[in-house]
Amino acid sequence: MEQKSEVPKPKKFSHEKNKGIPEHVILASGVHNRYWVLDVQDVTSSQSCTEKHLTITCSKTTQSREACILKDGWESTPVAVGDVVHLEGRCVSGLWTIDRDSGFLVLLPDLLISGTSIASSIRCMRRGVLGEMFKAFDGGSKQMLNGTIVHDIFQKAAMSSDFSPERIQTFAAEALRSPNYLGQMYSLKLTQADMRQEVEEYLPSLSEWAKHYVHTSPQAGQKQLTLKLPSDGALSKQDATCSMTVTDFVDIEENIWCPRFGLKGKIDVTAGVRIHRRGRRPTERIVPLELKTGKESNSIEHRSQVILYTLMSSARRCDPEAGFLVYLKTGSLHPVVGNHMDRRELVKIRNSLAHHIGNSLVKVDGRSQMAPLPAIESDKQACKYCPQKRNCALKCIIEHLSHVHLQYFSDWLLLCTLEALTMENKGGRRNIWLQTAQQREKSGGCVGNMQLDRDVSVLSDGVYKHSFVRKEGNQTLTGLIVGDRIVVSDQDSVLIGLATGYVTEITISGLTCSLDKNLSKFSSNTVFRLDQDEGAGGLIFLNCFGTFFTKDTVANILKGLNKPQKQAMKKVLLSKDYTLIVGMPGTGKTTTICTLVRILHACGFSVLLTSYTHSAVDNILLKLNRFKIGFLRLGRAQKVHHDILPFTEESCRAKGIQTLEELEQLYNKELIVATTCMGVKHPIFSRRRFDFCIVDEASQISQPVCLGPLFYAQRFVLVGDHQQLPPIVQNAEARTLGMDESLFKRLEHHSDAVVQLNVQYRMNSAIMSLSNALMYEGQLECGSERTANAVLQLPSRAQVEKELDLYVCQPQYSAWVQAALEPNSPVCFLDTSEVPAPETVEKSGISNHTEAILVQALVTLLLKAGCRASDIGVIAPYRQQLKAISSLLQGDAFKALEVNTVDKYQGRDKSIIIVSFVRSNPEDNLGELLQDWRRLNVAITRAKHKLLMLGSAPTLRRYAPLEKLLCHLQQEDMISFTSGKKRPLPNIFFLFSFSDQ
DNA sequence: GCTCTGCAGAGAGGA
Repeated sequence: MEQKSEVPKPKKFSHEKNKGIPEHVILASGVHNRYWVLDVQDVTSSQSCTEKHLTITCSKTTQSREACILKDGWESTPVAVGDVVHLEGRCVSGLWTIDRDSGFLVLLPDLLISGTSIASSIRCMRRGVLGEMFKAFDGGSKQMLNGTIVHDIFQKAAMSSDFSPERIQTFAAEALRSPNYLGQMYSLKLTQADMRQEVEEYLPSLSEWAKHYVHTSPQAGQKQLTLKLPSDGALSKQDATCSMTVTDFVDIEENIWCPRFGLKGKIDVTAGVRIHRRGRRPTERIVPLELKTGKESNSIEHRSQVILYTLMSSARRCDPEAGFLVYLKTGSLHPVVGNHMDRRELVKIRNSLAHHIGNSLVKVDGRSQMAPLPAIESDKQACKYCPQKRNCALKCIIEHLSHVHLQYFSDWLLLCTLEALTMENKGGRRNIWLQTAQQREKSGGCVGNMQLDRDVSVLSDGVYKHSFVRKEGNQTLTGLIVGDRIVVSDQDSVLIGLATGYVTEITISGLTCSLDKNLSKFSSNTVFRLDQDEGAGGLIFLNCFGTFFTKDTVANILKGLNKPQKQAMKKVLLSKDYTLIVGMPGTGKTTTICTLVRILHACGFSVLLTSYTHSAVDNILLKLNRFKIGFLRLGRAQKVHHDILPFTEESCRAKGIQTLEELEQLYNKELIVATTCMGVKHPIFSRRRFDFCIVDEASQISQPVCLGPLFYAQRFVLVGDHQQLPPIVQNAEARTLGMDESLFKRLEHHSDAVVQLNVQYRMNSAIMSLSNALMYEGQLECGSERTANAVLQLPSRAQVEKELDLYVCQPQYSAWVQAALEPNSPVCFLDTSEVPAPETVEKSGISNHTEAILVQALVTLLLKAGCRASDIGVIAPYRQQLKAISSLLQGDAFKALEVNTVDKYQGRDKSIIIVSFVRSNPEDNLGELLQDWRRLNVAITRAKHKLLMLGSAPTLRRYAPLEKLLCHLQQEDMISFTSGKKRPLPNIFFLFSFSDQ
C-alpha cells in the first residue's frame, strides 16, 4: 500500500480548499477558539530567521481577520490553507505570536489524539500514523494482561483507600475470576494459575508503595524525590528536593477528551497530593499518576505520557505542572515535570500526527487517493519490535499476497477512508464540544439540563445504573431512544466524555442508562448533557489478511422443503469453499437457513451463524429454538431478542462462571455459535474455528464487514438477493467507486456456486407478477395454489360501500375508493396527478401532505371494512413522509399499524401494503432514492394480498424503474385516478367526516 | 440530496 514517490506530493491545496468554508465546519473565538486558515506565508525575518505567517478568521463570513506568527520552531508546523486550528497564548490587537516561550498552535484540534499514540510517534511518525489507521489485531500478551489486572487492583485499593495486604489479596482474587480477564486468558491460552502467579509477584509492592506515599501511613512522606516545578523559577538544585504524600484519590481511569489541545486519554489515577519542600510551606495539587508494571525505564515515552496528562488536566482544573510515574514492580515513584518546552515539543508531534491523519486522502485529478505515509525510519532496533511492522512494509513482508490481493486491499482502504471521512463530517463527536446542549437538542441526538436522580447502583463490574431527570420539569425527551449509545458530559462542556454507556429506559420526565463510570461523586446540583454517540465513525478495517451421518434425521429434516430449497442443501453440503443462496422475495430464506443449520448440526458440523443486524440473527435463532437446537448467542444482551436472552453468553455466565475451565466449556459446548459480523472481535474467535459460516442478508453487507466472520470457517454460505437493497454508503465518491458492492454480488457471477430460491409463499400471483416483470424475468413462482390465489378478506366491505353510496352521491368521485377496496384486484396504483398532490421539500426531508391524507383515508376505510390494523403496513421512501403520515394516524385504532421506510421493511411482509411515493413536481427534481431499482423492488414485494400505491404518475414516469412499472400497470389496467375531473376535495372531506364518526 | 446499522477503547508491556 505504500505509495511510491512518483505520486506527486500534495502542494498547498489553496485553490482546492479555498472555495469557501464547508457547512460542517464550526468556528469560534474565546478560550475554545477555532480559526480557519485563509493564507500561509513563509517569511524570513530581519534576524534571518524563518517564520510562518498565517491569516486566520473565526467567522464563517471571513470578514474579521486576524494574524498569527509562528516562529522558533513552530514555523515547521504542517499547517495549510483550509485547516482549522486552535490557538493558545496571547493575542494583541488581532495578532497572535506563537514562539519559544509561549503559546501553542493546535492543528485540527477536533481530531483528538491519545497520549499513547503521541508517545509512540516520538521515535517514528509512521508508526503513530499506522497505529491510528489499523487497530492492531495481535491479541496482546501475558505481560499486557498482567499489566491490566495489576492496574485494576491498584485502582480498586486506591478507591477504597485500603492498601492492606489482605484487601489487596481479595481484589486480586476477584480480578482473576472476572469475566473480562477470563476471556483474555482464554484468548492467550493462559491458565488462571499462570496468571495468579504473575500477578502475585506485584502485590507486596503495592502495599509497600502505599506505606511510603499514602498520608494515612505513619511512614508517608519520608522518601526524597527530585522535583523542580516551572513556577519555581530559577532555584538551586538543593531546593528541588522534596517529598510527597497522597492525601486523596480523586478518580481512577479518568477519561479526558480535551479539544483545547486536541488530546484524549485515560488517567490511571488522579490524586490529591501534598508536596513538602524544605523551607517552604507545603503545596497541594491534583496530579496524574501513571502506573507501570514493566521495567523501571523512566523512558521518554513514559514521561511524555505523564506530561500530556498534566496538559489535559490543566484544561479541567488548576494546572498540576507535574505528574508521577509509579513503577509497581519496585514500588518506586518518579516525578515528571511538564515544563513549557516539553509540552511544546509534544504538541508539535501531535500536530504532525494530526496532519497525517487529517490529510489521509489527497485529490489528484479530481479523484481521491491515499496520501503517502510518513517516511520509513531506518532504525533497526526500533523496527524490530514495532507492532506495526507488518502494515508498515506490507508489500515487502507478505510475499504470498499477489498483486490482485494487494490491489483489493488498497482499493478497500481508500473506500473505507472516504466513508469514514463523510461519517465524521456528518455527525461525529466534536458536536459535543462545538455545540451547546440547546443547539444540539434542536437537531436531535442530545438531551441537556439533566440531573442525577436516585442513587447509582452497580449492575456488574464496571457497569453502573444511573437515573437522570430534567432540571426544569417535564419537557419531553425527544432526542434519544432506548438502546442508543450515549456520552455524558457536564452541561457547559468543560468535563467532556465523563462516561459512556447505553440508554436503558425512557420515561416522561427522565431517563435511565448504564454507564461505564460511577458519577455519584458529582453533587446533586451538577447539570449534565447526554449526547447520542455515533462513535468514531467509519468501518473497522479488519486487519486479518491472515462424520456422523445420521441419514434418517437428515431425510426427516429435508421433508418439508421444496425443490430449490433441497438443491440448496445439497449444494452447500457438497461445496468445497462457498455457496451463494439467492433468495428472491418471500422464498423462505429464514426457513432455508434454519433447515440448513439443522442438517449441518445433525451431521456434526460446527456452524458460525451471522448477519449484519442483531434482529436478522435472532430471526433465525427464534426459528431454530423451536427445534430445540442448542446454540450460543454472542453480543450485548440489550440488543438481543427477549426470547433469545437465555442463550446469550451473559446469561450463561450469570449462572456462575468463575474459572477458566467453565468458560472454555461454555465456549466449546455448542456446535452453533451466532453473532453479528461486527461481533468477531470476541475472544472466542481467537481459538475456535467452524466448519461452516452462514451469512444472512449478505447482499446488504459491505465487503470488509462480511469478510470478518469468514476467516473463522472452512466453508461459507452467503444468503441474500442482489435485487434488494445494497449496503449503505454515505460517501458519494466511495459509492461510485463501488463500495456498495457486497461480497455476495461480487461472487455471484461464479454461477456454479449459486443456487436460486425462486419458489415463494408470500405474494399472490398478481402482486408477484410485478416483480417478475420488473426484476426477475419471470423466474419467480408461487409455491402453491393457495399462495397464488389468496386475496384480502374484508368482512364488512358491503356495509362500507353502502355508506359510501349514501355519502357520495356522484359515483365517479368514489370509483377510485371502490377500486382500492376490491379484493379481487390485488394491485392498484392510485394516480394523484389530477388532484393535484404536490410534494413539499424542506431541510429535514421531502413529504407530500395530500398523499398522507389519502393514506389516512385508505387506512380508515380498510379498518372500517374489517381489516386488522396489524395487517396493514404503510411504506414511504422518505422519513419526513412517515412523520406526516404518522401524525395523521394517531389514536388507539391505528396503534398496531406499522409505518416505515422502504429500507426498514426489507425482509418483512404484511397482508396489505400502502406505498406512498411522495415525489410530485413539475421540475426535473428527482433525487437518488427512487432511481434505485432495488428500492422499488423491495417496496412492491412486501404485500401478501393487496398492494396499494399512491403517487403522481407523470412525475414518477421520469424515474426509469417506475416508468417500467407504470407501463406494466397500464397494460394490466391496474391504474385508477384518485378523482374525476380535478375535484378531489369533496372526497377528502367526506373521508374525514367518515373517519370522525 | 435526504435511505442508516454496527461498533468500547486507550493503553496493557517488550526492547
